[in-house]
Amino acid sequence: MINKTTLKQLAKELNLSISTVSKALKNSYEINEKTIARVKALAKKRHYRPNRMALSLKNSQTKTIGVIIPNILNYFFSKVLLGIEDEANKNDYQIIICLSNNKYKKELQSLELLSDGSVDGFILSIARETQSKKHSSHFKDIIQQGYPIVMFDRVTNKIKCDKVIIDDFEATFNATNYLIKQGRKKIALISSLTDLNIGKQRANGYKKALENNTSYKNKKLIVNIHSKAEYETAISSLFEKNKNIDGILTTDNVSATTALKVAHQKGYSVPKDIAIIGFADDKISRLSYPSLTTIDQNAFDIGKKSVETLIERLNNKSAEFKTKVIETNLIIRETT
Amino acid sequence: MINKTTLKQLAKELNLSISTVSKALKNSYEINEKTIARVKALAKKRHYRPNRMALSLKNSQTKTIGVIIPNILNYFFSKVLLGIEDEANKNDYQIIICLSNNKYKKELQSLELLSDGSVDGFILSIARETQSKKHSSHFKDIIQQGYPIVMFDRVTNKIKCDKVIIDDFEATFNATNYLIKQGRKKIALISSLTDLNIGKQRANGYKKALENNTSYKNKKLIVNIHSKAEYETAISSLFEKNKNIDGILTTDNVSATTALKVAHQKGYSVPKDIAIIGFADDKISRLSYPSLTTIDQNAFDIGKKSVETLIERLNNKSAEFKTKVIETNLIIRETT
DNA sequence: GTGAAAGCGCTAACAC
DNA sequence: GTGTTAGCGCTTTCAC
Repeated sequence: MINKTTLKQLAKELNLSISTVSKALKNSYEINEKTIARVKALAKKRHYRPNRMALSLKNSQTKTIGVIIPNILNYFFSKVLLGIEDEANKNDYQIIICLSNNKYKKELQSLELLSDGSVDGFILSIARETQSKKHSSHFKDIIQQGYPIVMFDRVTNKIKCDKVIIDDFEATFNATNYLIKQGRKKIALISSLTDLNIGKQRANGYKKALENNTSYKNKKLIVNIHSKAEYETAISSLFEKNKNIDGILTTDNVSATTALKVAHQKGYSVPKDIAIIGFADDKISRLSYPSLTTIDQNAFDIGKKSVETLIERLNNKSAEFKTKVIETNLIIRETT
Repeated sequence: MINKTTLKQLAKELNLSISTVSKALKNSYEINEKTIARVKALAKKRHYRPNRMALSLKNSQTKTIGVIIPNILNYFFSKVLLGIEDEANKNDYQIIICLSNNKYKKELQSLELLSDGSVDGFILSIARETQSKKHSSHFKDIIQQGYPIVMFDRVTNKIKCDKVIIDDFEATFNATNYLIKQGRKKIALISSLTDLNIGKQRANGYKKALENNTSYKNKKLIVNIHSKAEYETAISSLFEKNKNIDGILTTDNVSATTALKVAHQKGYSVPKDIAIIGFADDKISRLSYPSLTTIDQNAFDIGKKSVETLIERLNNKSAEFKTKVIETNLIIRETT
């Protein structure tokens, strides 16, 4: 920062004291109009900007939010980030990003890295490994140190903090009912998120919808996928073992797109022979052939609401913790 | 930051001076071993972390990089970000993200927002609007204020700074030659990036490859797409006007995937009747049916190299500006 | 109407 | 071996 202009420099050049310059820049009534004008002119010329670090130190607030994202290559999280950035900007907050890459250790490091006064609080979605191994004390530590956390999407009821989620149960419940109403007889669920709470909720929505309906009650068919390598083989085998399958609901879009691919390969006509519903609104849904019907999580709103919630918390540390639920909706495209 | 522990608190509680505590935490040879142990024990108990803002102020460096990304929903940029985050982390740097959303105004605001001592330097890719309207003085201003900039992918020769790019010309040149070698006779280019320098370079690579070859010299066929709405109609019309088309090269993967979709709709068999090559390695390429052959930009390496370059610059402000070229490679999948 | 001084949390040169 | 002090850039209270 070689050429950074400071109040001191301006003061010296104008033959004024630092405090006068500071006040002038704030249009203080104490300062002579002419002086104000002089100061402002030079400040502009020198591109003066109050140093943020100094302000943070002085005010004990950074106006910065720490964001920890499990996977930036996931469209959902990118879209949440878009919402976070937009809303943070509107409120004069900056965002510092850390990526946990779904690892507990990286999540922990990120939390520690930023809890050195870098940020005023956190917005995060829990790493897959953290959730499957049921870690949570690191969150508690951070909260105890005075950093509020807002969790979104992947949350845990072990931690008392603000949360922003969708109703995963309702989302798949409604989607399953949609397939039932279409007259689909054999509806399968492909889940790649079994280790996550949201994955369990999504499975529950599917189950409940079938259970509510006598003719489907005993026709539950769930395929769990645990690794990237499994997608294609697991889905192929689903098709082979269930020739009469005519409806597929998935908990993510890679599963849905892969199901679509397998359906093509096996000569099914979509949506005539089989309907497919994905989860999350991303580019793939629109570009696949045929385009994919999906459950939209309104990711942008999740991000936006998370920032709102964190800022509210920052302004009122003692309010009760809230869990806000963002609506989902089914976007009908060509696979149903 | 209610409970943040400071040196002052520790000093008071231990009946020591602030500087003794500070030195003890740094294992200073001046300090008695026992004291060091006492200090460290309490520091640990109280989760003491030196305040980053205070350090920044003291050292005149933030150990933070400002990153300005045109579009976070673009897989390429997300992947670059992954590389940036990883390399920054390794070097104990944090990253603050701003999104320009391809708007000049937002890019300008982001630059101004962060040039208040929030960051030590910038890594950015130029917003589409900035490039099409040929703005560049805002970059100059920032550099003059002492903030080094590393530009990646979308760069401009109007600004003297470090750059990290791929050889766009060579990438399409090679890809086109690959199609020629396959015996494809009528090869079209679909470009959605005509307003960007990289788009022009990519078109040049295609043109040059055809020109080098007498039987292709006069068979250049370029479709320019200027808006999202155009993709499907423009590509449909390309197919209709050129029934003998048997090879398609694109400058992005939305074009390629759309071309694939149109080919399906029109009853072409891919890759038998027509070959398609996309640009950028993303999820769509692997998930489309058939999976898409693409030019991989090695986005992760671009991000990594950008951070390396910026850190070198920060350590040696007077070195000559460099432009580093990251290799591309053609990933052969099922559409060729 | 302007300026001096204290303090945010930290480090480091310099006492003692 | 430990403590005092100055200063990073800023705001704000309190003099003058």
